[in-house]
This record gives sequence, structure tokens and C-alpha cells, in this order.
Amino acid sequence: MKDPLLDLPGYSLRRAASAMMAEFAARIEPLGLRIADVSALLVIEANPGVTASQLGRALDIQRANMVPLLNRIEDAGLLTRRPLDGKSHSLHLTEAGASKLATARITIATFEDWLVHRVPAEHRAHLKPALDALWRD
Amino acid sequence: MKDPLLDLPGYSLRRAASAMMAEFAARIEPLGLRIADVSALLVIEANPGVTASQLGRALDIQRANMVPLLNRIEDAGLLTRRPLDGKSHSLHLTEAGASKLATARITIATFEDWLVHRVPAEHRAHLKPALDALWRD
DNA sequence: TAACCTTGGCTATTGCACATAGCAATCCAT
DNA sequence: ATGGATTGCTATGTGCAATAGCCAAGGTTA
Repeated sequence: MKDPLLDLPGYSLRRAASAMMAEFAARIEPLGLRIADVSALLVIEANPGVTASQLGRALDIQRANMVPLLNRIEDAGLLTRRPLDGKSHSLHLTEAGASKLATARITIATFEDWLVHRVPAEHRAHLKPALDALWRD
Repeated sequence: MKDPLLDLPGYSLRRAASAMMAEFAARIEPLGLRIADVSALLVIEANPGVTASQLGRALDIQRANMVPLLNRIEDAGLLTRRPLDGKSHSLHLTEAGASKLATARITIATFEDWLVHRVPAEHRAHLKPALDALWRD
């Protein structure tokens, strides 16, 4: 069967992202985490005390959508919200959060390595710069 | 602010795909089409008479999810479903469908060109092969 | 100080893309 | 001819993101 989509880089991008996200979600799910959770935990750990809106800007997630995300990882005991100035809250990982993230980091590293090695060696080094050019301003 | 996500190719893939899909969706929306519609129309035109399940396999969309998709483009007058053997239906573009697709093709080509030229010349040729390696078996 | 605009966190709702489970009719192979 | 697989479909749920609006708390300027 003819598939004209196979000639379109945009379609390849869509399918590749979809396949890789499904794979990563499956690998991270046994830890009780979702993809968005992992990205939030990583940024919070690297920037203890960030506010929810700063985090949202870094992850390109709307303020409104940060709420259920942060509730979820707070309910899981991975995060504390401390009042900062009566308007903002500062976010910190709990010990459980740091330890969960340490475990997740292994999964992340394994996955990223697996992903990168799926691409043939001659193209490998070009993947990330090419992708970054597509979304970073 | 530190952003450890920026080192992860998987995260770049996610963000790049999200950005590009948003861009394409915005460009194709004035035609009254969605991304999934366009992919279906392209495959149907290239393979007149395909069945819904064949199409679903090509697009990696579950049978169940083909239903609203095909209903939508049929309701828009772009598609006819003809009974094939009492179980399967064969799919064909209407004249309106072919003409709509001809218009869409211009948008698609412009978008794909824009996308590809966002990546620096030295990486450009590597993007599609790298992406294809990530999802094609 | 008072008026104003902006920001931060939140609720509520919606849309899209995708998944699973189950069903009835049809077909195909042994 | 019976049993298994396939087709199209309904119904439902999930993950992620968007929008509109609310309220309280800052910041800025007159």
C-alpha cells in the first residue's frame, strides 16, 4: 500500500515523538510517575524553591494545568509547597521526592541511551541540534 | 534558571513535535481540517478503495478511533464509504475531497519546507533518517 | 494614600488524540 | 459446518493542553 506520509519529515516527527513518548511512559509508569511529573521533578530539584509559575514557564505548561500536576506529586509525598510571600509558593522536593527522582534518573538515562542508539551512528549527533532548532527560540 | 531537560534528546523530541504539530494544526485549520484528517485524506487518495481498517493500520490509529475521524470527513463531503463485501467498506475521495486535498497539499508543502529550513543546513539531511529510525520497524 | 495594572494560584470546562472493552455481523479456514 | 478471526461500531476512560474567569496579593504610578 502506498504511503505518501512517509515522505513528510513532519509526519516522521509526529510518529517518532508518539512512539518514544509511549515507550518512556511505559518505562516510567511502574514508578508511579507520568512524563510531565518527571520533567517537573527534574526542574524542581535543579532549582529548589522555584514557584509554580516559574516552573510552568520552564516547562511551557499553563498555570492552570500546573495545579493538578503539582497536586498529584504533592499527594504522592514527593513535593512540598511553602508559602513564599502570601501570593507565591516555593516548591521543594521531599526526601521521598529526591529518592524517587534518583530512581527515575536511572530509567531516564537508560531510556535516553536506548533512544539515541536507535538512530544510526552517522545521524546520531545531528538529532538533538536539529530538534532543538525546531522549538527553541 | 537551570533546566536539566535541555540535555535530554527525548525531551527535545517531545517539545519539537509539540511545537511543529501546533504550527501545522494552525495552518491547516482554516481549511476546516485537522492533522489526522489530512493524513487520512492523503492515504485514501493514494490508495482509492482502501478499507477503514487498512487505513487505520497505515496510520497506526485504532479501528475504534477511525470511526469519528471518517464520520467527520464524510460529513464534510470529502469522502464516500462504499460497501465492499458486506463487512468492509471501501473509501474514496469525493470530488470535493480531491479538491480540498489539492488545496491542503499547498499548505502541507509550505509547512514541510518551513520546518526543514528551520534546522541548520549542516543537520538538515540527517533529521528525517534519524526520526525514521525511531519509529519505523 | 489611592487607583490601577499585573501576577500567582486556583476552579471549571472543553478539545484532541489515543486506549480498552465489548458487540454483532461477516468472512474464512479447517 | 463449526470455530476463529476480522470489520465496523458503541461506549468509556485517560493524558495532556487550552480557555475563561475568580480572587487575593503584589507593584507601580499619580
